[in-house]
Amino acid sequence: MGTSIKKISSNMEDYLEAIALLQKEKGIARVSDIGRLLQVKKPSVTAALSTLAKSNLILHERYRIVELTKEGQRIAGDVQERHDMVFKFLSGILEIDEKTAQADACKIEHSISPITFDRLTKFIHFVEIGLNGGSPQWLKSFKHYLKTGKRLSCKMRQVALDKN
Amino acid sequence: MGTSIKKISSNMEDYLEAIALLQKEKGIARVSDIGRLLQVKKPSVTAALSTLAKSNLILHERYRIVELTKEGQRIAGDVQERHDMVFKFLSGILEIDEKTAQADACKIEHSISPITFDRLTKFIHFVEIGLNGGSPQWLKSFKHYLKTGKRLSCKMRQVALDKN
DNA sequence: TAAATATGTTAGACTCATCTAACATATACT
DNA sequence: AGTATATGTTAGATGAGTCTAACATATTTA
Repeated sequence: MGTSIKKISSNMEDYLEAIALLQKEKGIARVSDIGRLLQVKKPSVTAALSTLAKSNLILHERYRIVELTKEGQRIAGDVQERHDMVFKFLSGILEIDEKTAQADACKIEHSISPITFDRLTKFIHFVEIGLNGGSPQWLKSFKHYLKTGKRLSCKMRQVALDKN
Repeated sequence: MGTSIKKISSNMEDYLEAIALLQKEKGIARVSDIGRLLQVKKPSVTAALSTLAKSNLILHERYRIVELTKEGQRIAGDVQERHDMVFKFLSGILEIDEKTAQADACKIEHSISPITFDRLTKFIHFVEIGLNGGSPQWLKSFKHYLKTGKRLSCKMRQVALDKN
Protein backbone atom coordinates (compact mmCIF):
# COMPACT_ATOMS: atom_id res chain seq x y z
CA MET A 1 0.00 0.00 0.00
CA GLY A 2 1.23 3.49 -0.81
CA THR A 3 -0.45 5.00 2.22
CA SER A 4 1.83 4.92 5.23
CA ILE A 5 -0.27 5.60 8.28
CA LYS A 6 1.98 7.88 10.27
CA LYS A 7 0.60 10.58 12.51
CA ILE A 8 1.02 14.15 11.38
CA SER A 9 1.79 17.07 13.69
CA SER A 10 -0.52 20.01 14.41
CA ASN A 11 1.85 22.22 12.49
CA MET A 12 1.72 20.06 9.41
CA GLU A 13 -2.05 19.98 9.67
CA ASP A 14 -1.97 23.75 9.64
CA TYR A 15 0.08 23.79 6.46
CA LEU A 16 -2.28 21.39 4.73
CA GLU A 17 -5.24 23.46 5.84
CA ALA A 18 -3.66 26.63 4.53
CA ILE A 19 -2.84 25.04 1.19
CA ALA A 20 -6.41 23.80 0.80
CA LEU A 21 -7.78 27.20 1.70
CA LEU A 22 -5.57 28.97 -0.83
CA GLN A 23 -6.48 26.52 -3.54
CA LYS A 24 -10.12 27.16 -2.85
CA GLU A 25 -9.80 30.94 -2.59
CA LYS A 26 -7.16 31.77 -5.18
CA GLY A 27 -6.96 28.66 -7.29
CA ILE A 28 -3.31 28.05 -6.46
CA ALA A 29 -1.14 27.81 -3.37
CA ARG A 30 2.24 29.53 -3.38
CA VAL A 31 4.95 29.56 -0.74
CA SER A 32 4.57 33.26 0.06
CA ASP A 33 0.83 33.04 0.50
CA ILE A 34 1.12 30.06 2.78
CA GLY A 35 3.67 31.97 4.81
CA ARG A 36 1.48 35.04 5.00
CA LEU A 37 -1.51 32.98 6.09
CA LEU A 38 0.35 31.08 8.78
CA GLN A 39 2.53 34.00 9.83
CA VAL A 40 5.81 32.27 9.18
CA LYS A 41 8.72 33.18 6.91
CA LYS A 42 9.22 31.60 3.55
CA PRO A 43 12.08 29.29 4.52
CA SER A 44 9.84 27.76 7.15
CA VAL A 45 7.28 27.05 4.48
CA THR A 46 9.85 25.47 2.20
CA ALA A 47 10.99 23.25 5.04
CA ALA A 48 7.44 22.23 5.88
CA LEU A 49 6.66 21.47 2.25
CA SER A 50 9.64 19.21 2.07
CA THR A 51 8.30 17.26 5.04
CA LEU A 52 4.81 17.06 3.60
CA ALA A 53 6.12 15.95 0.22
CA LYS A 54 8.09 13.14 1.85
CA SER A 55 4.85 11.99 3.48
CA ASN A 56 3.10 12.08 0.11
CA LEU A 57 0.61 14.67 1.24
CA ILE A 58 1.56 17.27 -1.36
CA LEU A 59 3.21 17.51 -4.75
CA HIS A 60 5.85 20.18 -5.04
CA GLU A 61 8.57 20.81 -7.60
CA ARG A 62 11.29 23.38 -6.94
CA TYR A 63 10.08 26.93 -7.55
CA ARG A 64 6.63 25.73 -8.50
CA ILE A 65 3.22 25.90 -6.87
CA VAL A 66 1.94 23.38 -4.36
CA GLU A 67 -0.70 20.74 -4.95
CA LEU A 68 -2.39 18.44 -2.48
CA THR A 69 -2.44 14.70 -3.06
CA LYS A 70 -5.62 12.73 -2.46
CA GLU A 71 -4.44 11.90 1.03
CA GLY A 72 -3.43 15.50 1.63
CA GLN A 73 -6.86 16.68 0.57
CA ARG A 74 -8.47 14.17 2.84
CA ILE A 75 -6.53 15.33 5.87
CA ALA A 76 -7.01 19.01 5.06
CA GLY A 77 -10.72 18.38 4.72
CA ASP A 78 -10.89 16.61 8.06
CA VAL A 79 -9.10 19.44 9.80
CA GLN A 80 -11.42 21.96 8.17
CA GLU A 81 -14.46 20.03 9.27
CA ARG A 82 -13.23 19.88 12.82
CA HIS A 83 -12.51 23.57 12.73
CA ASP A 84 -15.92 24.46 11.40
CA MET A 85 -17.71 22.29 13.89
CA VAL A 86 -15.83 23.68 16.86
CA PHE A 87 -16.32 27.20 15.57
CA LYS A 88 -20.03 26.62 15.17
CA PHE A 89 -20.28 25.42 18.72
CA LEU A 90 -18.27 28.28 20.15
CA SER A 91 -19.94 31.02 18.22
CA GLY A 92 -23.40 29.61 17.67
CA ILE A 93 -24.04 28.08 21.05
CA LEU A 94 -21.62 29.62 23.51
CA GLU A 95 -22.01 33.02 21.81
CA ILE A 96 -18.29 33.68 21.70
CA ASP A 97 -17.17 36.57 19.51
CA GLU A 98 -15.98 35.57 16.06
CA LYS A 99 -12.34 36.45 16.51
CA THR A 100 -11.92 34.51 19.74
CA ALA A 101 -13.97 31.61 18.43
CA GLN A 102 -11.78 31.38 15.34
CA ALA A 103 -8.60 31.54 17.39
CA ASP A 104 -9.75 28.84 19.77
CA ALA A 105 -11.08 26.67 16.96
CA CYS A 106 -7.69 26.89 15.26
CA LYS A 107 -6.09 25.20 18.23
CA ILE A 108 -8.87 22.84 19.26
CA GLU A 109 -9.20 21.50 15.71
CA HIS A 110 -5.95 19.60 16.31
CA SER A 111 -7.04 18.13 19.60
CA ILE A 112 -10.33 16.39 19.17
CA SER A 113 -10.74 12.69 18.64
CA PRO A 114 -13.03 11.21 16.01
CA ILE A 115 -15.49 10.30 18.74
CA THR A 116 -15.65 13.83 20.06
CA PHE A 117 -16.02 15.18 16.55
CA ASP A 118 -18.88 12.81 15.93
CA ARG A 119 -20.70 13.76 19.14
CA LEU A 120 -20.16 17.45 18.66
CA THR A 121 -21.53 17.13 15.15
CA LYS A 122 -24.59 15.36 16.44
CA PHE A 123 -25.04 17.91 19.18
CA ILE A 124 -24.98 20.78 16.74
CA HIS A 125 -27.29 18.93 14.42
CA PHE A 126 -29.63 18.35 17.33
CA VAL A 127 -29.60 22.03 18.14
CA GLU A 128 -30.00 23.16 14.56
CA ILE A 129 -33.05 21.06 13.99
CA GLY A 130 -34.45 22.40 17.21
CA LEU A 131 -37.94 21.58 18.16
CA ASN A 132 -39.72 23.01 15.19
CA GLY A 133 -36.98 23.99 12.84
CA GLY A 134 -36.03 27.11 14.78
CA SER A 135 -33.51 27.22 17.57
CA PRO A 136 -34.90 25.46 20.60
CA GLN A 137 -36.33 27.13 23.63
CA TRP A 138 -33.56 26.05 25.96
CA LEU A 139 -30.93 27.66 23.76
CA LYS A 140 -32.79 30.93 23.78
CA SER A 141 -33.07 30.55 27.50
CA PHE A 142 -29.34 29.93 27.79
CA LYS A 143 -28.55 33.00 25.74
CA HIS A 144 -30.77 35.05 27.93
CA TYR A 145 -28.96 33.63 30.92
CA LEU A 146 -25.66 34.70 29.39
CA LYS A 147 -26.89 38.25 29.00
CA THR A 148 -28.60 38.70 32.32
CA GLY A 149 -27.03 36.07 34.52
CA LYS A 150 -30.53 34.96 35.35
CA ARG A 151 -32.56 31.98 34.41
CA LEU A 152 -36.01 32.58 33.15
CA SER A 153 -38.87 31.15 35.07
CA CYS A 154 -41.50 29.47 32.94
CA LYS A 155 -43.73 32.45 32.87
CA MET A 156 -41.06 34.99 32.12
CA ARG A 157 -40.02 33.22 28.99
CA GLN A 158 -42.35 34.34 26.29
CA VAL A 159 -41.97 37.92 27.34
CA ALA A 160 -38.24 38.13 27.70
CA LEU A 161 -37.44 36.20 24.58
CA ASP A 162 -39.18 38.55 22.28
CA LYS A 163 -36.45 41.13 22.80
CA ASN A 164 -33.95 38.61 21.58
CA MET B 1 6.88 43.59 40.29
CA GLY B 2 8.31 40.10 40.71
CA THR B 3 5.80 38.58 38.37
CA SER B 4 7.00 38.59 34.78
CA ILE B 5 4.05 37.93 32.52
CA LYS B 6 5.54 35.60 29.95
CA LYS B 7 3.47 32.94 28.26
CA ILE B 8 4.10 29.37 29.25
CA SER B 9 4.06 26.40 26.86
CA SER B 10 1.55 23.56 26.90
CA ASN B 11 4.29 21.25 28.06
CA MET B 12 5.19 23.44 30.99
CA GLU B 13 1.51 23.64 31.88
CA ASP B 14 1.48 19.86 31.95
CA TYR B 15 4.39 19.76 34.35
CA LEU B 16 2.74 22.24 36.69
CA GLU B 17 -0.47 20.28 36.54
CA ALA B 18 1.34 17.06 37.35
CA ILE B 19 3.16 18.63 40.28
CA ALA B 20 -0.07 20.00 41.70
CA LEU B 21 -1.75 16.63 41.31
CA LEU B 22 1.07 14.80 43.08
CA GLN B 23 1.10 17.29 45.90
CA LYS B 24 -2.60 16.75 46.36
CA GLU B 25 -2.49 12.97 46.05
CA LYS B 26 0.78 12.06 47.73
CA GLY B 27 1.71 15.16 49.64
CA ILE B 28 4.95 15.64 47.75
CA ALA B 29 6.07 15.81 44.13
CA ARG B 30 9.26 14.00 43.13
CA VAL B 31 11.04 13.86 39.82
CA SER B 32 10.33 10.17 39.22
CA ASP B 33 6.65 10.52 39.93
CA ILE B 34 6.32 13.47 37.63
CA GLY B 35 8.06 11.48 34.93
CA ARG B 36 5.84 8.48 35.46
CA LEU B 37 2.73 10.64 35.31
CA LEU B 38 3.73 12.47 32.15
CA GLN B 39 5.39 9.48 30.52
CA VAL B 40 8.78 11.10 30.12
CA LYS B 41 12.20 10.12 31.43
CA LYS B 42 13.77 11.70 34.47
CA PRO B 43 16.25 13.91 32.68
CA SER B 44 13.36 15.51 30.80
CA VAL B 45 11.74 16.30 34.11
CA THR B 46 14.93 17.80 35.49
CA ALA B 47 15.22 19.99 32.41
CA ALA B 48 11.62 21.13 32.67
CA LEU B 49 11.98 21.89 36.36
CA SER B 50 14.95 24.06 35.61
CA THR B 51 12.85 26.05 33.14
CA LEU B 52 9.96 26.37 35.58
CA ALA B 53 12.26 27.44 38.38
CA LYS B 54 13.73 30.18 36.19
CA SER B 55 10.20 31.44 35.61
CA ASN B 56 9.55 31.41 39.35
CA LEU B 57 6.75 28.90 39.06
CA ILE B 58 8.35 26.27 41.27
CA LEU B 59 10.96 25.99 44.01
CA HIS B 60 13.47 23.23 43.51
CA GLU B 61 16.82 22.54 45.14
CA ARG B 62 19.11 19.87 43.74
CA TYR B 63 18.04 16.37 44.73
CA ARG B 64 15.09 17.68 46.66
CA ILE B 65 11.35 17.60 46.16
CA VAL B 66 9.44 20.14 44.12
CA GLU B 67 7.20 22.89 45.43
CA LEU B 68 4.92 25.23 43.56
CA THR B 69 5.16 28.97 44.08
CA LYS B 70 2.01 31.04 44.44
CA GLU B 71 2.09 31.83 40.75
CA GLY B 72 2.78 28.19 39.91
CA GLN B 73 -0.19 27.14 41.99
CA ARG B 74 -2.37 29.68 40.28
CA ILE B 75 -1.46 28.45 36.82
CA ALA B 76 -1.77 24.79 37.78
CA GLY B 77 -5.19 25.53 39.22
CA ASP B 78 -6.30 27.30 36.06
CA VAL B 79 -5.21 24.42 33.89
CA GLN B 80 -6.99 21.98 36.17
CA GLU B 81 -10.16 24.03 36.05
CA ARG B 82 -10.08 24.14 32.27
CA HIS B 83 -9.48 20.42 32.17
CA ASP B 84 -12.34 19.64 34.50
CA MET B 85 -14.74 21.88 32.67
CA VAL B 86 -13.93 20.45 29.28
CA PHE B 87 -14.11 16.94 30.68
CA LYS B 88 -17.47 17.66 32.21
CA PHE B 89 -18.77 18.88 28.89
CA LEU B 90 -17.41 15.97 26.93
CA SER B 91 -18.50 13.27 29.29
CA GLY B 92 -21.57 14.80 30.89
CA ILE B 93 -23.17 16.36 27.85
CA LEU B 94 -21.68 14.74 24.78
CA GLU B 95 -21.63 11.36 26.55
CA ILE B 96 -18.10 10.56 25.50
CA ASP B 97 -16.45 7.63 27.26
CA GLU B 98 -14.23 8.54 30.16
CA LYS B 99 -10.93 7.54 28.60
CA THR B 100 -11.47 9.49 25.40
CA ALA B 101 -12.91 12.45 27.26
CA GLN B 102 -9.87 12.58 29.53
CA ALA B 103 -7.48 12.33 26.61
CA ASP B 104 -9.21 15.08 24.67
CA ALA B 105 -9.52 17.28 27.73
CA CYS B 106 -5.79 16.94 28.33
CA LYS B 107 -5.14 18.58 24.99
CA ILE B 108 -8.00 21.04 24.86
CA GLU B 109 -7.17 22.37 28.32
CA HIS B 110 -4.21 24.16 26.74
CA SER B 111 -6.22 25.68 23.94
CA ILE B 112 -9.15 27.53 25.35
CA SER B 113 -9.23 31.25 25.96
CA PRO B 114 -10.56 32.80 29.15
CA ILE B 115 -13.71 33.80 27.31
CA THR B 116 -14.40 30.30 26.12
CA PHE B 117 -13.71 28.94 29.58
CA ASP B 118 -16.16 31.41 31.04
CA ARG B 119 -18.91 30.53 28.58
CA LEU B 120 -18.37 26.83 28.87
CA THR B 121 -18.59 27.17 32.64
CA LYS B 122 -21.83 29.05 32.35
CA PHE B 123 -23.19 26.55 29.89
CA ILE B 124 -22.48 23.66 32.20
CA HIS B 125 -23.88 25.57 35.11
CA PHE B 126 -26.98 26.26 33.08
CA VAL B 127 -27.33 22.59 32.31
CA GLU B 128 -26.63 21.44 35.85
CA ILE B 129 -29.24 23.67 37.35
CA GLY B 130 -31.67 22.40 34.76
CA LEU B 131 -35.27 23.34 34.97
CA ASN B 132 -36.07 21.83 38.31
CA GLY B 133 -32.75 20.78 39.68
CA GLY B 134 -32.52 17.67 37.54
CA SER B 135 -31.03 17.53 34.09
CA PRO B 136 -33.23 19.38 31.63
CA GLN B 137 -35.60 17.77 29.23
CA TRP B 138 -33.67 18.77 26.16
CA LEU B 139 -30.53 17.05 27.42
CA LYS B 140 -32.42 13.84 28.00
CA SER B 141 -33.83 14.25 24.57
CA PHE B 142 -30.35 14.74 23.12
CA LYS B 143 -29.08 11.64 24.84
CA HIS B 144 -31.95 9.68 23.46
CA TYR B 145 -31.12 11.07 20.06
CA LEU B 146 -27.55 9.85 20.47
CA LYS B 147 -28.73 6.34 21.24
CA THR B 148 -31.41 5.99 18.65
CA GLY B 149 -30.53 8.58 16.05
CA LYS B 150 -34.07 9.80 16.36
CA ARG B 151 -35.59 12.87 17.89
CA LEU B 152 -38.52 12.39 20.16
CA SER B 153 -41.80 13.91 19.24
CA CYS B 154 -43.52 15.69 22.08
CA LYS B 155 -45.73 12.75 22.87
CA MET B 156 -43.04 10.12 22.72
CA ARG B 157 -41.02 11.83 25.38
CA GLN B 158 -42.39 10.71 28.67
CA VAL B 159 -42.54 7.15 27.54
CA ALA B 160 -39.09 6.83 26.05
CA LEU B 161 -37.28 8.69 28.75
CA ASP B 162 -38.33 6.35 31.49
CA LYS B 163 -36.01 3.66 30.15
CA ASN B 164 -33.14 6.02 30.58
C1' DT C 1 14.82 41.10 -24.51
C1' DA C 2 17.13 42.73 -20.65
C1' DA C 3 16.78 44.77 -16.26
C1' DA C 4 13.98 45.17 -12.12
C1' DT C 5 11.06 42.88 -9.03
C1' DA C 6 8.82 39.11 -6.92
C1' DT C 7 9.16 34.69 -5.42
C1' DG C 8 11.53 30.48 -3.74
C1' DT C 9 15.60 27.92 -1.79
C1' DT C 10 19.90 26.90 0.84
C1' DA C 11 22.90 27.21 4.62
C1' DG C 12 23.46 27.73 9.15
C1' DA C 13 21.89 29.01 13.75
C1' DC C 14 18.57 28.88 17.52
C1' DT C 15 14.89 27.11 20.89
C1' DC C 16 12.19 23.59 22.90
C1' DA C 17 11.51 19.16 24.39
C1' DT C 18 12.96 14.88 24.36
C1' DC C 19 16.27 10.80 24.77
C1' DT C 20 20.46 7.55 26.50
C1' DA C 21 24.54 6.72 29.12
C1' DA C 22 27.18 7.85 32.81
C1' DC C 23 27.57 9.86 37.14
C1' DA C 24 26.06 11.84 41.92
C1' DT C 25 23.38 12.00 45.92
C1' DA C 26 20.07 10.41 49.14
C1' DT C 27 17.49 6.70 51.56
C1' DA C 28 16.78 2.28 53.31
C1' DC C 29 18.56 -1.91 55.20
C1' DT C 30 21.47 -5.13 57.40
C1' DA D 1 27.89 2.81 60.11
C1' DG D 2 28.42 1.28 55.66
C1' DT D 3 26.69 -0.79 51.69
C1' DA D 4 22.83 -1.53 48.34
C1' DT D 5 19.09 0.59 46.13
C1' DA D 6 16.24 4.64 45.00
C1' DT D 7 16.29 8.69 43.06
C1' DG D 8 18.18 12.78 40.71
C1' DT D 9 21.55 15.24 37.58
C1' DT D 10 24.90 16.13 33.80
C1' DA D 11 26.58 15.68 29.30
C1' DG D 12 25.73 15.18 24.80
C1' DA D 13 22.70 13.86 20.82
C1' DT D 14 18.38 14.14 18.23
C1' DG D 15 14.20 15.99 15.82
C1' DA D 16 10.78 19.50 14.94
C1' DG D 17 10.02 24.02 13.79
C1' DT D 18 11.47 28.42 13.40
C1' DC D 19 14.59 32.38 12.00
C1' DT D 20 18.13 35.53 9.10
C1' DA D 21 21.26 36.27 5.41
C1' DA D 22 22.63 35.11 1.09
C1' DC D 23 21.62 33.15 -3.17
C1' DA D 24 18.71 31.28 -7.27
C1' DT D 25 14.93 31.21 -10.26
C1' DA D 26 10.79 33.10 -12.30
C1' DT D 27 7.88 36.87 -13.70
C1' DT D 28 6.90 41.47 -14.94
C1' DT D 29 7.73 45.50 -17.33
C1' DA D 30 10.11 49.16 -19.69
